[in-house]
Amino acid sequence: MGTIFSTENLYTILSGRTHSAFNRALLTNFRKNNISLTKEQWTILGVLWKNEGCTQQTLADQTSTDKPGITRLIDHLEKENLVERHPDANDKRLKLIFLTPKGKSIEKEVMIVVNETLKNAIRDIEPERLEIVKETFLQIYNNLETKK
Amino acid sequence: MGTIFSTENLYTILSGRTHSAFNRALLTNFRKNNISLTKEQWTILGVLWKNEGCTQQTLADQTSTDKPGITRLIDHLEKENLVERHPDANDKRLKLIFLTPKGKSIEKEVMIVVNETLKNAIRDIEPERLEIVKETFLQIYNNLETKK
DNA sequence: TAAATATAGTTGTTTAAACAACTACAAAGG
DNA sequence: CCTTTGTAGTTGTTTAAACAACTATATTTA
Repeated sequence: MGTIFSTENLYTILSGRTHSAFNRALLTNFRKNNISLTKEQWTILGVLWKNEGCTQQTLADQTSTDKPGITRLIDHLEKENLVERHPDANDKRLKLIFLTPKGKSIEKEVMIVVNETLKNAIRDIEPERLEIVKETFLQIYNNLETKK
Repeated sequence: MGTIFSTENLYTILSGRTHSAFNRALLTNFRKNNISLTKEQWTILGVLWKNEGCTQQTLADQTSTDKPGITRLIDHLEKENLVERHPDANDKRLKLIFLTPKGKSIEKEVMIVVNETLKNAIRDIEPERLEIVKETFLQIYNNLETKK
Protein backbone atom coordinates (compact mmCIF):
# COMPACT_ATOMS: atom_id res chain seq x y z
CA MET A 1 0.00 0.00 0.00
CA GLY A 2 1.37 3.44 -0.77
CA THR A 3 -1.29 6.03 -0.27
CA ILE A 4 0.91 8.17 1.91
CA PHE A 5 4.16 7.77 -0.01
CA SER A 6 5.24 11.34 -0.36
CA THR A 7 3.97 12.61 2.97
CA GLU A 8 4.77 9.62 5.12
CA ASN A 9 7.93 10.93 6.72
CA LEU A 10 6.33 14.27 7.21
CA TYR A 11 3.53 12.60 9.07
CA THR A 12 6.05 11.09 11.44
CA ILE A 13 7.10 14.63 12.30
CA LEU A 14 3.62 15.98 12.81
CA SER A 15 2.64 12.90 14.77
CA GLY A 16 4.83 14.11 17.59
CA ARG A 17 7.55 11.48 17.89
CA THR A 18 10.28 14.08 18.31
CA HIS A 19 8.10 16.17 20.59
CA SER A 20 7.55 13.10 22.80
CA ALA A 21 11.27 12.42 22.89
CA PHE A 22 11.93 15.99 23.97
CA ASN A 23 9.23 15.72 26.60
CA ARG A 24 10.81 12.55 27.98
CA ALA A 25 14.29 14.08 27.96
CA LEU A 26 13.07 17.13 29.84
CA LEU A 27 11.25 15.03 32.42
CA THR A 28 14.32 12.84 32.90
CA ASN A 29 16.56 15.85 33.35
CA PHE A 30 14.13 17.45 35.80
CA ARG A 31 14.19 14.28 37.89
CA LYS A 32 17.95 14.02 37.77
CA ASN A 33 18.02 17.49 39.30
CA ASN A 34 15.29 16.81 41.85
CA ILE A 35 12.80 19.08 40.12
CA SER A 36 9.34 17.55 40.34
CA LEU A 37 7.69 19.36 37.43
CA THR A 38 6.14 18.09 34.24
CA LYS A 39 6.78 19.87 30.96
CA GLU A 40 3.26 21.32 31.07
CA GLN A 41 3.68 22.62 34.61
CA TRP A 42 6.95 24.21 33.59
CA THR A 43 5.27 25.86 30.61
CA ILE A 44 2.77 27.53 32.94
CA LEU A 45 5.53 28.71 35.27
CA GLY A 46 7.40 30.02 32.22
CA VAL A 47 4.50 32.35 31.44
CA LEU A 48 4.17 33.43 35.07
CA TRP A 49 7.86 34.22 35.43
CA LYS A 50 7.35 36.85 32.74
CA ASN A 51 3.78 37.86 33.41
CA GLU A 52 2.79 37.17 36.99
CA GLY A 53 -0.77 37.92 38.03
CA CYS A 54 -2.41 37.08 34.72
CA THR A 55 -5.71 35.24 34.44
CA GLN A 56 -6.18 31.56 33.77
CA GLN A 57 -7.55 32.47 30.36
CA THR A 58 -4.31 34.26 29.52
CA LEU A 59 -2.38 31.17 30.54
CA ALA A 60 -4.66 29.10 28.32
CA ASP A 61 -4.06 31.40 25.35
CA GLN A 62 -0.31 31.60 25.79
CA THR A 63 0.24 27.88 26.24
CA SER A 64 -2.38 26.53 23.82
CA THR A 65 -3.93 24.57 26.65
CA ASP A 66 -7.69 24.47 27.02
CA LYS A 67 -9.38 25.97 30.06
CA PRO A 68 -10.06 22.70 31.87
CA GLY A 69 -6.41 21.83 31.41
CA ILE A 70 -5.36 25.11 33.01
CA THR A 71 -7.70 24.55 35.95
CA ARG A 72 -6.03 21.21 36.68
CA LEU A 73 -2.50 22.44 36.10
CA ILE A 74 -3.08 25.32 38.50
CA ASP A 75 -4.60 22.87 40.98
CA HIS A 76 -1.37 20.85 40.87
CA LEU A 77 0.90 23.87 41.11
CA GLU A 78 -1.15 25.18 44.02
CA LYS A 79 -0.82 21.87 45.86
CA GLU A 80 2.93 22.03 45.32
CA ASN A 81 2.88 25.52 46.79
CA LEU A 82 4.27 27.10 43.63
CA VAL A 83 1.35 29.40 42.73
CA GLU A 84 -1.74 30.98 44.31
CA ARG A 85 -5.15 31.97 42.94
CA HIS A 86 -6.16 35.54 43.82
CA PRO A 87 -9.75 36.51 42.98
CA ASP A 88 -9.89 39.77 41.04
CA ALA A 89 -11.53 42.61 42.98
CA ASN A 90 -13.29 44.20 40.02
CA ASP A 91 -14.39 41.18 38.02
CA LYS A 92 -15.49 38.35 40.22
CA ARG A 93 -15.15 35.83 37.40
CA LEU A 94 -11.40 36.26 37.18
CA LYS A 95 -8.71 34.47 39.13
CA LEU A 96 -5.30 36.04 38.95
CA ILE A 97 -2.42 33.63 39.29
CA PHE A 98 0.57 34.67 41.40
CA LEU A 99 3.82 32.90 42.15
CA THR A 100 4.67 31.95 45.71
CA PRO A 101 8.20 32.69 46.96
CA LYS A 102 8.97 29.04 46.22
CA GLY A 103 7.53 29.42 42.71
CA LYS A 104 9.82 32.39 42.11
CA SER A 105 12.89 30.87 43.65
CA ILE A 106 13.07 27.80 41.44
CA GLU A 107 13.18 29.75 38.18
CA LYS A 108 16.92 29.79 37.79
CA GLU A 109 17.61 26.12 38.43
CA VAL A 110 14.66 25.04 36.28
CA MET A 111 15.76 27.19 33.34
CA ILE A 112 19.28 25.80 33.52
CA VAL A 113 17.91 22.29 33.05
CA VAL A 114 15.53 23.39 30.28
CA ASN A 115 18.28 25.16 28.39
CA GLU A 116 20.68 22.26 28.71
CA THR A 117 18.04 19.89 27.40
CA LEU A 118 17.30 22.18 24.49
CA LYS A 119 20.98 22.69 23.74
CA ASN A 120 21.53 18.96 23.61
CA ALA A 121 18.49 18.48 21.38
CA ILE A 122 19.76 20.91 18.74
CA ARG A 123 23.47 20.17 18.94
CA ASP A 124 25.31 20.06 15.61
CA ILE A 125 22.40 21.64 13.74
CA GLU A 126 23.04 24.76 11.66
CA PRO A 127 21.21 27.90 12.86
CA GLU A 128 19.92 28.65 9.34
CA ARG A 129 18.24 25.28 9.23
CA LEU A 130 16.71 25.78 12.66
CA GLU A 131 15.38 29.10 11.43
CA ILE A 132 13.65 27.35 8.51
CA VAL A 133 12.18 24.80 10.90
CA LYS A 134 10.80 27.57 13.10
CA GLU A 135 9.25 29.44 10.19
CA THR A 136 7.80 26.33 8.61
CA PHE A 137 6.26 25.12 11.85
CA LEU A 138 4.69 28.49 12.42
CA GLN A 139 3.20 28.34 8.92
CA ILE A 140 1.90 24.80 9.46
CA TYR A 141 0.36 25.90 12.74
CA ASN A 142 -1.33 28.81 11.03
CA ASN A 143 -2.49 26.57 8.19
CA LEU A 144 -4.12 24.24 10.70
CA GLU A 145 -5.76 26.97 12.76
CA THR A 146 -7.08 28.98 9.81
CA LYS A 147 -8.98 26.20 8.14
CA LYS A 148 -8.83 26.27 4.39
CA MET B 1 14.07 37.50 32.99
CA GLY B 2 15.48 36.33 29.68
CA THR B 3 17.17 33.04 30.20
CA ILE B 4 15.56 31.39 27.22
CA PHE B 5 15.81 34.30 24.80
CA SER B 6 17.53 32.70 21.90
CA THR B 7 15.90 29.30 22.11
CA GLU B 8 12.42 30.37 23.13
CA ASN B 9 10.70 30.03 19.77
CA LEU B 10 12.39 26.75 19.19
CA TYR B 11 11.05 25.52 22.47
CA THR B 12 7.54 26.33 21.29
CA ILE B 13 8.15 23.96 18.41
CA LEU B 14 9.53 21.13 20.47
CA SER B 15 6.81 21.62 23.07
CA GLY B 16 4.34 20.20 20.60
CA ARG B 17 1.96 23.05 19.90
CA THR B 18 1.88 22.33 16.18
CA HIS B 19 1.71 18.62 16.79
CA SER B 20 -1.33 19.15 19.03
CA ALA B 21 -2.97 21.30 16.38
CA PHE B 22 -2.43 18.59 13.80
CA ASN B 23 -3.80 16.00 16.19
CA ARG B 24 -6.92 18.11 16.73
CA ALA B 25 -7.39 18.69 13.01
CA LEU B 26 -7.11 14.99 12.27
CA LEU B 27 -9.60 14.09 15.01
CA THR B 28 -12.03 16.73 13.74
CA ASN B 29 -11.76 15.47 10.18
CA PHE B 30 -12.21 11.87 11.27
CA ARG B 31 -15.41 12.82 13.09
CA LYS B 32 -16.70 14.82 10.14
CA ASN B 33 -16.38 11.64 8.11
CA ASN B 34 -17.86 9.38 10.77
CA ILE B 35 -14.55 7.67 11.49
CA SER B 36 -14.27 6.96 15.20
CA LEU B 37 -10.52 6.64 15.48
CA THR B 38 -7.95 8.59 17.43
CA LYS B 39 -4.65 9.55 15.87
CA GLU B 40 -2.89 6.88 17.90
CA GLN B 41 -5.33 4.18 16.86
CA TRP B 42 -4.86 5.22 13.26
CA THR B 43 -1.08 5.01 13.65
CA ILE B 44 -1.40 1.37 14.76
CA LEU B 45 -3.70 0.55 11.86
CA GLY B 46 -1.22 2.26 9.52
CA VAL B 47 1.47 -0.21 10.55
CA LEU B 48 -0.90 -3.18 10.26
CA TRP B 49 -2.08 -2.20 6.78
CA LYS B 50 1.51 -2.67 5.65
CA ASN B 51 2.63 -5.40 8.00
CA GLU B 52 -0.30 -7.43 9.25
CA GLY B 53 0.40 -10.19 11.75
CA CYS B 54 3.28 -8.49 13.52
CA THR B 55 3.79 -8.64 17.29
CA GLN B 56 2.79 -5.97 19.77
CA GLN B 57 6.48 -5.29 20.35
CA THR B 58 6.90 -4.52 16.64
CA LEU B 59 3.98 -2.10 16.85
CA ALA B 60 5.61 -0.50 19.88
CA ASP B 61 8.92 -0.09 18.04
CA GLN B 62 7.39 1.27 14.85
CA THR B 63 5.12 3.80 16.54
CA SER B 64 7.38 4.87 19.43
CA THR B 65 4.66 3.88 21.87
CA ASP B 66 5.57 1.98 25.02
CA LYS B 67 4.33 -1.56 25.58
CA PRO B 68 1.57 -0.69 28.04
CA GLY B 69 0.31 1.85 25.53
CA ILE B 70 0.17 -0.79 22.82
CA THR B 71 -1.72 -3.18 25.10
CA ARG B 72 -4.42 -0.57 25.65
CA LEU B 73 -4.58 0.57 22.04
CA ILE B 74 -5.01 -3.02 20.89
CA ASP B 75 -7.67 -3.49 23.58
CA HIS B 76 -9.61 -0.58 22.09
CA LEU B 77 -9.17 -1.69 18.51
CA GLU B 78 -10.27 -5.20 19.45
CA LYS B 79 -13.42 -3.85 21.12
CA GLU B 80 -14.16 -1.90 17.94
CA ASN B 81 -13.72 -5.14 16.00
CA LEU B 82 -10.88 -3.73 13.92
CA VAL B 83 -8.09 -6.14 14.95
CA GLU B 84 -7.63 -9.54 16.61
CA ARG B 85 -4.90 -11.02 18.81
CA HIS B 86 -3.64 -14.41 17.58
CA PRO B 87 -1.29 -16.25 19.98
CA ASP B 88 1.83 -17.43 18.19
CA ALA B 89 2.07 -21.21 17.93
CA ASN B 90 5.83 -21.44 18.42
CA ASP B 91 6.46 -18.77 21.03
CA LYS B 92 3.72 -18.61 23.59
CA ARG B 93 4.77 -15.14 24.71
CA LEU B 94 3.90 -13.56 21.38
CA LYS B 95 0.56 -12.20 20.24
CA LEU B 96 0.30 -11.57 16.53
CA ILE B 97 -2.05 -8.80 15.57
CA PHE B 98 -4.31 -9.29 12.56
CA LEU B 99 -6.84 -7.02 10.93
CA THR B 100 -10.49 -8.01 10.82
CA PRO B 101 -12.37 -7.58 7.52
CA LYS B 102 -13.70 -4.32 8.99
CA GLY B 103 -10.15 -3.26 9.89
CA LYS B 104 -9.05 -3.86 6.33
CA SER B 105 -12.05 -2.28 4.69
CA ILE B 106 -11.72 1.15 6.29
CA GLU B 107 -8.17 1.75 5.05
CA LYS B 108 -9.09 3.68 1.94
CA GLU B 109 -11.53 6.13 3.50
CA VAL B 110 -9.28 6.70 6.49
CA MET B 111 -6.25 7.42 4.34
CA ILE B 112 -8.21 9.91 2.25
CA VAL B 113 -8.98 11.91 5.38
CA VAL B 114 -5.41 11.64 6.67
CA ASN B 115 -3.96 12.80 3.37
CA GLU B 116 -6.36 15.69 3.08
CA THR B 117 -5.51 16.82 6.60
CA LEU B 118 -1.81 16.59 5.87
CA LYS B 119 -2.19 18.37 2.54
CA ASN B 120 -4.00 21.23 4.23
CA ALA B 121 -1.38 21.43 6.97
CA ILE B 122 1.48 21.88 4.50
CA ARG B 123 -0.26 23.99 1.89
CA ASP B 124 1.80 26.82 0.40
CA ILE B 125 5.04 25.47 1.85
CA GLU B 126 7.95 24.81 -0.48
CA PRO B 127 9.04 21.17 -0.73
CA GLU B 128 12.70 22.06 -0.16
CA ARG B 129 11.82 23.65 3.14
CA LEU B 130 9.75 20.65 4.17
CA GLU B 131 12.74 18.49 3.35
CA ILE B 132 14.91 20.54 5.70
CA VAL B 133 12.27 20.22 8.41
CA LYS B 134 12.21 16.45 7.99
CA GLU B 135 15.98 16.13 8.13
CA THR B 136 16.33 18.46 11.09
CA PHE B 137 13.64 16.73 13.09
CA LEU B 138 15.26 13.38 12.47
CA GLN B 139 18.54 14.79 13.71
CA ILE B 140 16.91 16.29 16.80
CA TYR B 141 15.25 12.94 17.49
CA ASN B 142 18.59 11.17 17.18
CA ASN B 143 20.26 13.78 19.38
CA LEU B 144 17.67 13.17 22.09
CA GLU B 145 17.79 9.40 21.91
CA THR B 146 21.59 9.11 21.80
CA LYS B 147 22.32 11.03 24.94
CA LYS B 148 25.36 13.20 24.73
C1' DT C 1 -34.12 47.80 33.22
C1' DA C 2 -34.88 42.94 31.89
C1' DA C 3 -33.57 39.41 28.87
C1' DA C 4 -30.24 37.53 25.91
C1' DT C 5 -25.56 36.69 25.12
C1' DA C 6 -20.74 36.28 26.22
C1' DT C 7 -16.85 35.26 29.28
C1' DA C 8 -14.16 32.86 33.17
C1' DG C 9 -13.61 29.04 35.41
C1' DT C 10 -14.92 24.08 37.11
C1' DT C 11 -16.27 19.22 36.80
C1' DG C 12 -16.82 14.80 34.45
C1' DT C 13 -15.55 11.43 30.89
C1' DT C 14 -12.64 9.04 27.49
C1' DT C 15 -8.20 8.27 25.61
C1' DA C 16 -3.25 8.50 25.83
C1' DA C 17 1.89 9.09 27.87
C1' DA C 18 5.13 7.72 31.06
C1' DC C 19 6.77 4.70 34.34
C1' DA C 20 7.00 0.93 37.83
C1' DA C 21 5.85 -3.64 38.98
C1' DC C 22 4.23 -7.74 37.64
C1' DT C 23 3.30 -12.68 35.08
C1' DA C 24 4.48 -15.91 31.68
C1' DC C 25 7.51 -17.89 28.69
C1' DA C 26 12.13 -18.56 26.26
C1' DA C 27 17.07 -18.76 25.79
C1' DA C 28 21.73 -19.17 27.69
C1' DG C 29 25.15 -20.56 30.94
C1' DG C 30 26.81 -23.18 34.44
C1' DC D 1 19.11 -30.27 33.86
C1' DC D 2 18.30 -26.04 36.25
C1' DT D 3 19.29 -21.51 37.43
C1' DT D 4 19.94 -17.05 35.59
C1' DT D 5 18.84 -13.74 32.41
C1' DG D 6 16.12 -11.78 28.83
C1' DT D 7 11.75 -10.93 26.24
C1' DA D 8 6.52 -10.23 25.54
C1' DG D 9 2.75 -8.65 27.31
C1' DT D 10 -0.46 -6.88 31.28
C1' DT D 11 -1.99 -4.05 35.17
C1' DG D 12 -1.93 0.03 38.13
C1' DT D 13 -1.00 4.93 38.97
C1' DT D 14 -0.32 9.83 37.91
C1' DT D 15 -0.63 13.49 34.70
C1' DA D 16 -2.36 15.52 30.51
C1' DA D 17 -5.50 16.32 26.00
C1' DA D 18 -9.83 16.92 24.16
C1' DC D 19 -14.47 17.84 24.58
C1' DA D 20 -19.15 18.46 26.63
C1' DA D 21 -21.83 20.33 30.18
C1' DC D 22 -22.11 23.14 33.87
C1' DT D 23 -22.06 27.57 37.39
C1' DA D 24 -21.22 32.25 38.18
C1' DT D 25 -20.57 36.75 36.71
C1' DA D 26 -20.39 40.56 33.09
C1' DT D 27 -21.87 42.80 29.07
C1' DT D 28 -24.95 43.87 25.43
C1' DT D 29 -29.20 45.01 23.48
C1' DA D 30 -34.03 45.21 22.92
